[in-house]
Amino acid sequence: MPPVIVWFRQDLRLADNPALTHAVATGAPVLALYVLDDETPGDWRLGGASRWWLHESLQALSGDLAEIGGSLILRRGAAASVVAALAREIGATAVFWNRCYEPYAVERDKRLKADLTGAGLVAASFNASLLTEPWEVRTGAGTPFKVYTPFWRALRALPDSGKPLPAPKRVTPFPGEVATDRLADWGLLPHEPDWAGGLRETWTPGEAGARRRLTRFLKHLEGYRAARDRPDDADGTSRLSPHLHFGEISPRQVRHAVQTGEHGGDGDKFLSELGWREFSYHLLFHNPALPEAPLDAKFARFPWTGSAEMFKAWGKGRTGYPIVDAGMRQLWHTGYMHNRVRMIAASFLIKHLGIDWRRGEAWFWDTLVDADLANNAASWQWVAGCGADAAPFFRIFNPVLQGEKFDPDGAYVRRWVPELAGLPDKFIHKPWLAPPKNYPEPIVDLAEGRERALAAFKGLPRS
DNA sequence: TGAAATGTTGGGGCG
DNA sequence: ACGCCCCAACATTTC
Repeated sequence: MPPVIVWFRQDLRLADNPALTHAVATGAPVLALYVLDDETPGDWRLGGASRWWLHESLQALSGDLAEIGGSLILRRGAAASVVAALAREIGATAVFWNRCYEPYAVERDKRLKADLTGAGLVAASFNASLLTEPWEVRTGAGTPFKVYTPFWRALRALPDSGKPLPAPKRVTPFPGEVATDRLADWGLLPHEPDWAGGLRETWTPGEAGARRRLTRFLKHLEGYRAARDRPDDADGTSRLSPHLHFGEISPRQVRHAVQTGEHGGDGDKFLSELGWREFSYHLLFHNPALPEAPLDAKFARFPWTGSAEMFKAWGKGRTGYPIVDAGMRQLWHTGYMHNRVRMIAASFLIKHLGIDWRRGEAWFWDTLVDADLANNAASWQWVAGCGADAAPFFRIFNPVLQGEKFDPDGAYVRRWVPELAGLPDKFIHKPWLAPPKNYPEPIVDLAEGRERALAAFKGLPRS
């Protein structure tokens, strides 16, 4: 019997994987494939932290597949031609995959599907990454949503897809020999220097790690509404974002676990955060330029004023504002930043420093293990005030007040900015009042930065 | 999923 | 007893 191919992409799991389940159900030998693609035009080439995660996750997936009789073939190149070439090479009759929603991926996959079908193969794609396809939710007028709340209400009104799929117990192995790259040769791991130590301490990529993270978080769901804003509380948020991005767990599995368990009353609040993820994908799908251009056109000529030195200080966590610097250093060390602090650090970059949100977007893309085109672009536009249903531009976070409000004991700051660890609580978010050694003076005056930002905003065209 | 400026209210000190 | 002022606390408006 001729084989079928499962092309893995952002769905690095066995459970609730419709493409894999479908392939197994054909009864044919299954060959699993992953393609490292740094060539497709329009692609946002994977960032450094994402590459580390990908390496670990592929290793986990490869092991998990081996346990049920499968094997993972690794190839490198322009993905569509690599997939088509492998299909010819092994005489496959079908290729199955789960959908991606990045604009370049949509184009590429559409063309590949046509090519494969034209060559007489079956090509079928599935939804594994979203609760609902971006084109399935529409306003009453038939247009895509621009506002989050009605979007989420509409999505929740749709029928639930029900129980997630179980992992296949067994796949029919492909009998022949197929050439595969060695994962180690892909150079995904950093070397000289090896900066991934903090990532290894913090994360367990792979499907099993994702499931453990979810199980642990569900125990803390009660009280989520308040705890989620506390960066000093390591269990306050789920930290599922990188697992969700790489598809080591699906949003349907998460929703199902939250809805069927005996958890506290904050489950809906948590699910609404999955809703923001869905909304970001919806926005990206209907606005392919989201990562590059402000949705609100009047921001296209925003007068950015920040200097290269300021951007550098921000990236290194040396702005002189403790909550910002703590966040940027947590990011550098662990590939992650608490959501509340992401908003503060992003607002500071855009408003107080006057630096284009796309610089911040690119920095996060390279350093976050959960770097995700839709979430990253939509969130930066949200903070910058130029996105859909965005925070108004004049909503400017004051890093001192935010620090005092959400890290009142300074525990988060002390953890990530050790040179401030000895300061008394009353100075922890205003260290310039008791200048410690080796910590920079503020690189911008908060009132001045704010005034300049508001003046620049006022100077924009009417709308 | 703000902050700062401005406005209002009410209690207490005091002439 | 009364009006006046001060100011903290809270509410509203504006950016």
